[in-house]
Amino acid sequence: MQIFRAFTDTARMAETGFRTYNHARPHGPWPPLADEARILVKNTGRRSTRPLRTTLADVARAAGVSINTASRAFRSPKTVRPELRLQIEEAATALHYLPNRLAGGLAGAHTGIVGVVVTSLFYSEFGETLETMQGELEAAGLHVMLGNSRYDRNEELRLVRAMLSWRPAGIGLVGVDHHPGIRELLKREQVPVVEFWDVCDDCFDCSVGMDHCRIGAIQAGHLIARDCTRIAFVGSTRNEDHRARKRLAGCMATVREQLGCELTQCTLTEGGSPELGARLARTLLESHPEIDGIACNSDVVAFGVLRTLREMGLRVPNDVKVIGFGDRAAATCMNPSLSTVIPPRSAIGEEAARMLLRRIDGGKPAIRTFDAELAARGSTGGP
Amino acid sequence: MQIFRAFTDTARMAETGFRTYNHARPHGPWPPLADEARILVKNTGRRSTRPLRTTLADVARAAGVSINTASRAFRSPKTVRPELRLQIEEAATALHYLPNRLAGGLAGAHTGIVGVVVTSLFYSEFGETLETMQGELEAAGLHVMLGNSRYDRNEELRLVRAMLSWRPAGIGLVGVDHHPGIRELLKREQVPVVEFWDVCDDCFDCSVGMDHCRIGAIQAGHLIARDCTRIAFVGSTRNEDHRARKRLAGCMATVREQLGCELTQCTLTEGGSPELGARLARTLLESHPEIDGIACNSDVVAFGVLRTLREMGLRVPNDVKVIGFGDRAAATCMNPSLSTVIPPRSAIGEEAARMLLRRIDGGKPAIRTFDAELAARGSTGGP
DNA sequence: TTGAAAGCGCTACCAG
DNA sequence: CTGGTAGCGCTTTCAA
Repeated sequence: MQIFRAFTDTARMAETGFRTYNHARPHGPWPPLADEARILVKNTGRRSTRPLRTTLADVARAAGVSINTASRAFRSPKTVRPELRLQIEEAATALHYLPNRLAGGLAGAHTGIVGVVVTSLFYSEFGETLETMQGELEAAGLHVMLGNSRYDRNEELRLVRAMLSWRPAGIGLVGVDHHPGIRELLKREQVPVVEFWDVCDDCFDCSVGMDHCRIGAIQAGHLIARDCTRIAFVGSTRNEDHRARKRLAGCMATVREQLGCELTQCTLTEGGSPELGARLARTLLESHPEIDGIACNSDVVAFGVLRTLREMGLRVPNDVKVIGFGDRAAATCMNPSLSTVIPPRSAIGEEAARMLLRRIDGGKPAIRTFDAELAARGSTGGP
Repeated sequence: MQIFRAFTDTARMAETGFRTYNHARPHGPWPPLADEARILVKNTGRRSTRPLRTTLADVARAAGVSINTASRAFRSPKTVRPELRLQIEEAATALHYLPNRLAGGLAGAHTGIVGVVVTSLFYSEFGETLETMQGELEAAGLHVMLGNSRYDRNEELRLVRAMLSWRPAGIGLVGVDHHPGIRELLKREQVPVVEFWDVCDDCFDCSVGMDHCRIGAIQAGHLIARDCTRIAFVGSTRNEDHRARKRLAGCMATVREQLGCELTQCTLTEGGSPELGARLARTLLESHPEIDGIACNSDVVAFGVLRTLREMGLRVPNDVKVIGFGDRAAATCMNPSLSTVIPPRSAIGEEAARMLLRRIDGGKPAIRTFDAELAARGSTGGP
C-alpha cells in the first residue's frame, strides 16, 4: 500500500498528475496515524524513517484550502474568512495538528526562542528572577532555552554560541562582565540582548539590575549607623563573580570614607555556602576579636556566620552585628532574624523580559537600575 | 549590484547557467558580511529581509567542497579526509560560521532540544536537580527548554504542547500526576519522557525520584522514635501538589499504625513559605497544646514553625520536636538546627538526564527510585 | 481573500 | 571518501 504524504513539491505534483496539492485527493477523514508509520516517499519506493505526523498541509487538505490559507488562519486569523477559519480549526483539532516551530522558525523572521544563560541554578540565586522572566516571555509565546555557565567565562561563551545556533529571538545574560568573544558574537548576530542582575552603561544592548557597589555600601552604611567601628566582609569572591567583588568594593569604600579605616576582608574563592561562612567567621574572629560588624556576601554565608557566632558564645547583635544580602526565605527565621539587603528579584526578571520583548518588536535598547532595599532586623539590632 | 547567495536549488542553478553550486563562483575570500545586509534573491530583484549569515554552503564553497562534505566534516569527522576537514574547519572559522540548528533539526532525525516542565522555580525546589540535569544534557549537546507550570495542570498541558511543537528529542516533567491530556499527547508524539522527583510504575515512559509516601513515613517514624505521641502535620498542600499529599498520607498512615491515633493535620492550599508555617503553627498550638511533634511539608515551612515556637516560648526539642523536608542550606543554621529528610537532588537530576539520553539513543524505558535520607538534628534532639 | 511557488539551511540517501 | 539532490514543514512574496 502506498500512502501519499502531504507535499508541495511541484515536480512531484506534476509527476502524479495533480495540478494543485489541495486537490490531490478527495477531501474527507484523514487515515488514522499509524504508530511508527513508515511511508513511501514519492513513487520511488524510498522509505522515510520519520514518524508520520500531521502537517499544516494535511490540515489544509482536510479543510479544502491551500497551505497558505491554513497558515494564515493560525497566524493572522482576521485575513481568513470566518467560515473557512472554522473549517481549518476543526481539521486541525481532528487531526491533532501540532505546529512545527522549527520549520516556522526556519522560514520566518524569528524563532520564539530566548536563550538565557545564568551563572548558577543552585541556592535559587536566580530562581525567582528566572520564574518571572520566563513567565513573561511565555505569555508572549516565547520559550526560554536555559544555559548555566557555573561562573565560568569560557563556558558562558560556549553557551552563548550554542544558544545562537538556535537563532534565538533574544538572549538574556546574568551580569555585565563577560568574555570579550561574547560581545563580538552578539554584535555579529545582531540579536537583542538583555544583561540582567547587574547593570552598566556600556552593556551590549539592554541591561537591568542593581548597582552592586551600592549594595556593599548599604551593608557597610547600615553597620556603621548601628555603631560598628571594626567591620569585616565575609564570603565567597569567586574569580568570575564580578558582582560579589563589586559588593566588596562598595563595602570597602564606605568603611574607608565613613570610618577612615580599612575593612577586614575575609573571603575565599570557593562558592558561597553556610559552611564557608561558618569557617570564615571562626578564622576571622580568632585573629580579629575586635570585629563588631560583619557584612556577608550572601545570606547563605551569613547563616553560617550566625551559627559560628552562636557556637563561639558571641551574642548577636550585642557583641557582633551581621548583615547579609539576598533576603532568602530563612532570613526572618534565624535567631536573631538576619538583617539583609533585598534584591527586587521579580521586578528584574519582569523588566528583563519586557526589554527583550520591546527590542524584538523593534524598540530601542534600554538600561534600568533597580534599588535594593535594606531590611534592618534582629542581627543588627532591629528596625 | 547583485549578490548571489548560497543556494542549492536546481532550477535556479540551471537558470543561472551553473552546473553545480560549489563552482558557481571562483573560490576565495567571502565578501565581508554587511550589517543588516539585504540581498537580492534570484534575478527577480525580490528582496529578502533577513540578515546575510554564513551558511554551511558558504563554508563549503570557501573550502572548495560540496555542502555535503562540509556537513559531514562537522557531524562525523572520521568520514572526511583530514586535510579536507582542516580546510573546512578553517573556512568555518574564517567565515564565523554558526550552524543553524533549526535547519538541522528540521532535516535531521531529532533536534537536540529537551523540554523540561517544572512546577516551580521559586525557593530552588528544583534548582539543584535542574542544574545537574541541564549540565548532563548540555554535555551531550542537548539544550533544555524550560517551562514552569506553577502547579497548574492545565498550564502544564499547554506547556507540554508548546514544548512538543519544538519537536524535542525528549521531555522532562516534574512528578507523575498529570492532566490526562498529557499522556495522550506524549503517546501520539512518541517522544522519550522522564518524569522525575516522584516515581510510579505507571509512568509515561521513564521515571526517577523518591517515594514521597515513604518520606512522610520517615518523618513520622523519626518523631515517634523520639518519643512524640501527639503528632501534627503542617504545611502547604496545594490541590495539585500530589507529592505534598503523598508525604502527608505517609505520615498519617505511620502515626495511625505505630501510635494507634490520628495525626493532627494543619494545612492550607496556598504555597509553602515561612509565613505559612508561622501562622499554621500558632493556630495549631493554640487549639492543640498537647502536640509534641510537628512534621512539616518542607523546610521552608519548618523555618516558620520554629520561629513561632520560639515566639510562643516553647522549647525545641524539649517541648515540641520539629522535622522538615528538603534540607535547605539554612537548616543546619537554625537554632536549634532543623532535622529534615534529604532528597538526593543531584542524583535525581543526573539520572533523569541519563535516562533520557539512553532513550534517545534507542534504549529502553527505566524506572528508578532513590531513597531519601533522614538527617536527625537539634530540632528532634540531635543525632 | 485566496493560491502558487520559492525558499529557509541542513541532513540523509544514493550513486559514483 | 565525495558529490548530487530531494526533501524537512513552514512563511512569505507575488499574482490572481
